[in-house]
Amino acid sequence: MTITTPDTPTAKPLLDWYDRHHRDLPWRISPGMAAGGAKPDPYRVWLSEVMLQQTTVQAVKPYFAKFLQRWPEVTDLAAAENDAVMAAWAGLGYYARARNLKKCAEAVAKEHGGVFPDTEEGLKSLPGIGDYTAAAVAAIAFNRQAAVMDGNVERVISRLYAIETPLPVGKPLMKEKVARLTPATRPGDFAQAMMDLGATICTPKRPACSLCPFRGACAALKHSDPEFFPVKAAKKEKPVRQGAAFVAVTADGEILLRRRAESGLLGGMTEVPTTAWTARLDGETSAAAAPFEAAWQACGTVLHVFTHFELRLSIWRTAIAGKVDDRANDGWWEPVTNLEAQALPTIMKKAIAAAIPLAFKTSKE
DNA sequence: TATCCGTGGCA
DNA sequence: TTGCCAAGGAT
Repeated sequence: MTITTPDTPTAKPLLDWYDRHHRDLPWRISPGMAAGGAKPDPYRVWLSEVMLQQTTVQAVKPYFAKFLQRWPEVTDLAAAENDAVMAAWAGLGYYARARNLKKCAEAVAKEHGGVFPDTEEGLKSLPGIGDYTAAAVAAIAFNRQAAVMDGNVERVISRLYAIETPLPVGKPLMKEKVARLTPATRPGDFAQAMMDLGATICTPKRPACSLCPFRGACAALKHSDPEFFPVKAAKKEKPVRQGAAFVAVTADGEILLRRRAESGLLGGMTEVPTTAWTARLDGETSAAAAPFEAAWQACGTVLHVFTHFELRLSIWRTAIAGKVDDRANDGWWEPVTNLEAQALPTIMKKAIAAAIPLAFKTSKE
């Protein structure tokens, strides 16, 4: 029996598919609009791409709308207060993105006259813009023939060419394939089409190969099992860390907050006083680590999974008459009614909610 | 190159 | 329930 060579993949069937099946997204100019002369706003493209780094479309939508309403142009974002940007980003995760977003806006405003560079190289020199984002903005906003490679494209390409080299070693080869496939016309639509395809058809599990515009050209579909690709290096298992967090509330309804170190985990974000998060921690050590002496009362444990460890945070609360000075630790007392405006990451909202069930309107129970 | 960096949805 | 993993970047 002869093995048939797959048809050589080309961009055409994918672009045709995109014209019929593209998703309507707030930051996107539809192919029809583009054909009518509409051009995507580089600021919106950049903002969406940074938010979409390792983050789902559904999670990004409300944040994108909020940022655009509050800071309609890159110069507005450049002029914003850091704290306001961090608070607006709270909950979206990967907070270095927010710090770099602000730095990037400032660089564009001050060093580029408020206009984004229109080349991959120029874009990549900006904070928070790496290989992927530079190529994506260059292709989508500036019609550059840039090879865009994200997790979706890795999956599509690895299947299309049945690349067995595990990631990340196989990434350069995949990038080469994408570059060869990227057309000179409509490179931005091609990039978005590849990502849409990966998100809706060429999915990690149970891909809908019968609906795929590449079904006649896909080596994995023809000779193997598409789900086998992409091959990835084995990953480490997550260690467990433990810690204690302390929620102190005054009779006036104010809570003690602190600011975390500018870099590292949850860098620059707001927290309630907490111990270090380490492999082991016993209860007596926890109580002794409280920010001040008081009748601390245990109120449960909060679980939270970070990228590289799982945290079990025991929560302690106390109700005290008045404020205790915490300025040595850069602490301050904030009205509980004003917590929504703070740059509180999700783990801290969970901790506070465990001690003060009504602190957040969105809190469970 | 390997590690660090959040969060939520889904099978 | 557990693991996977989503439009990655910085160091």
